[in-house]
Amino acid sequence: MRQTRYSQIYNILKSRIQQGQYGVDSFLPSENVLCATYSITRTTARKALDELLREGFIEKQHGKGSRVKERRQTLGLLTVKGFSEAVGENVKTIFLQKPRVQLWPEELPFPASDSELKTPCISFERLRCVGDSPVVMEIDWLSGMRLKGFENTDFIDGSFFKTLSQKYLIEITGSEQELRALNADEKIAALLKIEPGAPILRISLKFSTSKPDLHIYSYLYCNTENYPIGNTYKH
Amino acid sequence: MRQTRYSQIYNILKSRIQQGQYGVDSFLPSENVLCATYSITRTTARKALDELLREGFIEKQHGKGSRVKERRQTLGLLTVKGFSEAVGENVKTIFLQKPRVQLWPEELPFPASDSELKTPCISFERLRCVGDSPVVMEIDWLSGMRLKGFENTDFIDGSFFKTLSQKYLIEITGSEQELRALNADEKIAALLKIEPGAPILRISLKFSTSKPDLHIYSYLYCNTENYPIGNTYKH
DNA sequence: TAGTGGTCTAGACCACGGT
DNA sequence: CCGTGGTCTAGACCACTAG
Repeated sequence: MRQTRYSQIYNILKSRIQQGQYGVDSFLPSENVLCATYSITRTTARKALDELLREGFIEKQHGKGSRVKERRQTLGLLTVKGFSEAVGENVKTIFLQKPRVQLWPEELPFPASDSELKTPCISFERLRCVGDSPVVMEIDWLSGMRLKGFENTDFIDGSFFKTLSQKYLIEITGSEQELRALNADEKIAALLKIEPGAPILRISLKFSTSKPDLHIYSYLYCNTENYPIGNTYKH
Repeated sequence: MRQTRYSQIYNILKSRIQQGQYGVDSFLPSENVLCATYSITRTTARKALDELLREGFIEKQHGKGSRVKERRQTLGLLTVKGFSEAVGENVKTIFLQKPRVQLWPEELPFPASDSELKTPCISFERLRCVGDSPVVMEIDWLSGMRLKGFENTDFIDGSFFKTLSQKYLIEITGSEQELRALNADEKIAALLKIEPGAPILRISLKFSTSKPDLHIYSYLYCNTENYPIGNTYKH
């Protein structure tokens, strides 16, 4: 068996969640039903569910079942405080540059592998606003080779990660980040509507994905004046 | 049974690791030995070990065993890049204010509970340097009530978390943080040897611990010019 | 009361590491 | 070769949820 039984079950359930066959807030089949359906024991079924639990796809409720959760986008990474609270209400994303093929920039937030640099580069820029206030300017780079047709894809709910997950079945598996406090240069200051030289936070990011050798590189330029960057980490 | 069997085993193993009975790089008893020792099945033994694995106390090696790891101090939280690499070599910690009992400050990084505020407050300040360069100024507050004799305790290897873990058997179980880019005020600028008004990163932190209602509140003022703050997150 | 997830037992076979 | 951890089976009892 090249793949373990529990990860087969895990993959089946995950893709059904991603494709909406098990919608948000609905319940997965109970453990006993999974056992019968796939001819496995509860140990195996539970191990598959444990994976989904750890990755935030479901939550379990004793005596009730396994409920599909709204997929978290950032896997414990930084999120802008106020964004999540305001989601669907007051938050806007403006594309400064739609995804397009271009050359890799001279400097990325983190070094890319040689094999990545040999492929075309896709890049896009977005401005995130709360109400009318621009709060974060984001630049992203990734290897376009590994995502057919990505340049012409619309983002699901405006979310890049959601698009990756649902259209390409790619999950974020890790990240590296680096934080720096800088003075805003002219361009950033204009975009974020602040004084040139005002203190901003630059977050450099490198995401690893479930697709080997596909990484996402980002710079986030954040005006933390009214919307500080927040993060919660739990055991 | 008020406690599950696997968490009993987990606690036994954890405290032995913390007390050095199982030293770093040594192997825990094998799963079969644990089964015999505690009259449990492998399922239960493995569940206990899984917890230790998840929390970074051990790493498993197929065909060899469970090896005790150097305990990570920050649980995926922010760490200063360069600090860890330079540890024991070029890094210094200077106490600006040794731990002492005082009143709670008017404003904490995050709101504390009423029951915490009714207890005495312990606070201390440290300056972290790489070579001769001050890089981070840190202020910490916590409820002294729950840590007898802490004011007069020396830090193990200069590490607060290590002291908590080894002297008080308290683990960090989670954290909240908030990031802001600020201009350095006079005091901070003087301590970090930078120009007043230079951009600095302020990290506000609230740690939760394995001791109920014991939290640690911190401000970190970071000069990110030469030592940006880094963080890695893996699945 | 029936169904759910949480825990635990007592086995089994396999793949990996070192002798 | 033997001991290790990785996977899996087939059962059992319990605590929680809801009709």
